[in-house]
Amino acid sequence: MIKKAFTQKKITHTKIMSKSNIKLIAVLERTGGFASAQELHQILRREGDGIGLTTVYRALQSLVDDKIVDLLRREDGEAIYRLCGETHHHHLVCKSCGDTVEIEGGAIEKWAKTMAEEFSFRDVGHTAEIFGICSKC
Amino acid sequence: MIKKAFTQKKITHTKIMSKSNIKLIAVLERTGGFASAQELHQILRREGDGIGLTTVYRALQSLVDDKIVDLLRREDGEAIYRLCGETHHHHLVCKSCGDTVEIEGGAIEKWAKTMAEEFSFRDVGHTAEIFGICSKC
DNA sequence: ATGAAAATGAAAATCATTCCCATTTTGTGA
DNA sequence: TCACAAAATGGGAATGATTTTCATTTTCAT
Repeated sequence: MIKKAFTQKKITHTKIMSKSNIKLIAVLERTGGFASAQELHQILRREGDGIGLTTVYRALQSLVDDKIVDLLRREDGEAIYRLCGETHHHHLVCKSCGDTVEIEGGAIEKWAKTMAEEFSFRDVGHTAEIFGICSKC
Repeated sequence: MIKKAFTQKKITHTKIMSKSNIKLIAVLERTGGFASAQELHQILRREGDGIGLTTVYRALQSLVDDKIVDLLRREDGEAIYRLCGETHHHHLVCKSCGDTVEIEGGAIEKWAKTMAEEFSFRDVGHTAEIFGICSKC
């Protein structure tokens, strides 16, 4: 059994973001695409920041909880993170270079809702990503 | 970096399935839903089969390569496996009891194809799963 | 039966992720 | 500004799934 995420208190509206959270957001903005915790940690280290791996994980966790970053999984199960816009969306990811494009998923929303109703599921969420090779590769 | 899957030779049409592969298929048939490699191993052990964990992983790997079982991921990243029918489909998974329903995803196929064309991606595949709480839970 | 190739499993190695805990930093009220 | 409590931090150990290694056993065609 893979261990559970740490218990993390809910963050209120007035919450001031910790330094590490801000750092992580900055790196994610700079890099653009998805990156794993390990990669983000290395980037920060390379830039001279002595931030600890634990802190990187904690910051990412809290940003995910606050819905400031997306969490999804590589095919091998490693968690990858990306800063996300305010709208619900999906991704088109290049299997070769890792480039990602945010795309509209209206059709998916409808599909998920319909299916959930048909089988009487509630509290429904969904994941939908497209993988392929981009034009540059 | 999570380690890569072992290199596994292509299986030919005339390939005879190994005993373990057959055992795994049998358990998956019996259990129905998704199960992790660890769980499948425990089930077999409980039934008196002395099969090794390594063999379970190898068998699942080859079944996935042969497209006999689906591989997807729990939210925590653990790999879960399920025998799959011959048609391409998606899943509606109960977050509480783990029950899954195979559903049609025609809309998704179309969506994926459209998006891929719009951004000039090729060799496209996609994942789409719906998670919720089923009526029993 | 016989050698080669495939299958097997125990144990060690990997690696992302989480936990533990001692220390530092920050924020607040006096 | 000062003192104290809460939050943040980070190093290192612990976890747990998955792979690799490698020696042994089984299978199979000849």
